[in-house]
Amino acid sequence: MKINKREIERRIGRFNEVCRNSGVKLTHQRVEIFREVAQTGDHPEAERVYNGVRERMPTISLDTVYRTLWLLRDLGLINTLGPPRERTRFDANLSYHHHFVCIRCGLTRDFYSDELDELKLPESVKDFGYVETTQVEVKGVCLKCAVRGKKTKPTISRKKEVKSWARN
Amino acid sequence: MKINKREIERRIGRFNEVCRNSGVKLTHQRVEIFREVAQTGDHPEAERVYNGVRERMPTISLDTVYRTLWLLRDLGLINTLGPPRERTRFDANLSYHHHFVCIRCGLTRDFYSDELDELKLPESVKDFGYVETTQVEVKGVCLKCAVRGKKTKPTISRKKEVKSWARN
DNA sequence: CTATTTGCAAATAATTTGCAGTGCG
DNA sequence: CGCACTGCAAATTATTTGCAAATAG
Repeated sequence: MKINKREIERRIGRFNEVCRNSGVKLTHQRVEIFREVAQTGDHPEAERVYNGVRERMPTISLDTVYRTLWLLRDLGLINTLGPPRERTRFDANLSYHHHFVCIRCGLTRDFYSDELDELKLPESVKDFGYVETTQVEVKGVCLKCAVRGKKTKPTISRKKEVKSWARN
Repeated sequence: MKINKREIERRIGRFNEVCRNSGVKLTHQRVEIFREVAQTGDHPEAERVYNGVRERMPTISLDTVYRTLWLLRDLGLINTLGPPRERTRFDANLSYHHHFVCIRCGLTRDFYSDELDELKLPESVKDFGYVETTQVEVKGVCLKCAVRGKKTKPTISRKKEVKSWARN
């Protein structure tokens, strides 16, 4: 999937603004990393972003890519798919249910809703393949994490340093 | 969250049946591992399952837990949360959208739907915390994987052996 | 100028694999 | 009994970190 120029520019504009407002430095590598993710309609992994950026910036290192991607997520400029920075979780509940996932600590709770169980998917989804299950995934901040303060506490342990720019 | 006895028994019954039908051997460790996942309302990671089972079966090894959990998933007895066996993926599309995820290869596609954008969540969700985004996650098998045959091809590379019991 | 940020190389953490012995059907 | 399954230890893979040099504001 290819994203159109105008949209990419819009995304990059927002990126510049958010960085400036939050006091995050606008380095060459951050710009390139964000551009790389922004122009992919896809959902690349860190390594693919790395490879893409490397073509334009051969000296960039993979760990900078990781650091930047998490930074961008903390700034709310991009999202991660699935549970945040966590190990794989298993679920034996095969009945129809939905998930609330805490983006800070990964807490995952089931919930039920007759209404949500009978969602009508757009026809276009069939073009992707055969549909097996449909679930609603609600992302948010759980009560415990909300109480602990507004700072983005990384899921698994992102060192001491309290980031001055942390969300809000 | 605690699951009631009757439901656990029902799940284990299905487990026995599926194993028998698919020619998978019913070993002591598999039973215990499945029981552990089935009786947790939670969504445990492999390690937590391991610790739980170890109390009753001190000699079990962590890698058997891993092998068994993926086996159970391939048999359709449990599910994994998020993209299957994959590295973290990043998404710069911040507008309202939903995902189709292939459970075989991890392919992820965005799709849009005005109707899905305005889902009404049950009140109970608010008890979990503050809601930030709501997305519909459709899991299925993409066209490419569907064509490649019905066998469960593991996402990242689960060795040669074509499993005779693979789904269908 | 000076606090951030980068690149490097080395460290972790999660998950997988080869292999020889064990046990289910 | 034979082949699928297990446990072990060693291998991979993804991701993170400490540190000195580089750089944005």
